[in-house]
Amino acid sequence: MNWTDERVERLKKLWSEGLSASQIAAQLGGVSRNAVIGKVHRLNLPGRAKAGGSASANRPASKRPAPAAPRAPSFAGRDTARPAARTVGANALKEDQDVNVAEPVKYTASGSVVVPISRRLSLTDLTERTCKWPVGDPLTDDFHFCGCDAQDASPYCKYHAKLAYQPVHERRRPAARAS
DNA sequence: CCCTGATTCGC
DNA sequence: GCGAATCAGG
Repeated sequence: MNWTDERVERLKKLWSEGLSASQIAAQLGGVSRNAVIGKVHRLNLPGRAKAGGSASANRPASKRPAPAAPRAPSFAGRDTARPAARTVGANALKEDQDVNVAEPVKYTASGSVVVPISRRLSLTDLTERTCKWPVGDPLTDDFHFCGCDAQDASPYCKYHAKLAYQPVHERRRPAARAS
């Protein structure tokens, strides 16, 4: 997978929207979060001043990592047969019969879900099981919804559920205590 | 453990 | 230029 202008633009946009590198990698597909971070730096995009971990800007050079470590072979350009991530086809999604599945969900070798790839659904394509997190500027025709598998009892997917405050329609009052 | 971004350096 | 390996941290 190479960095086409279109992909770079998408990267810039998502980064400026504050998405994490791994989320952006998921959206773009075919790249790791490291690749995204590396690209961000190469583009001289503003880093996350404070977010996440960082603060290692002053890391002493004497403690450099990676003397010369074995590397996984480069899989640039190919979505298939990546070692760390196998793709699971429509089986993983078969419950979502109302959803047009654009891309498969990815799993790590250990089987845990790593990447909810946005299905870029429009409003009318949302179902009870799709993530309703809005993406992009609503005033542009690029606006869409995440559309990933929603978490149980959540209108959002794994990632976006973390970002979302509890939606009003999901809030529950303390509920008269049964006792 | 999970995750985040930052950095280095072989390719 | 690319990105895995690694680091540093929440």
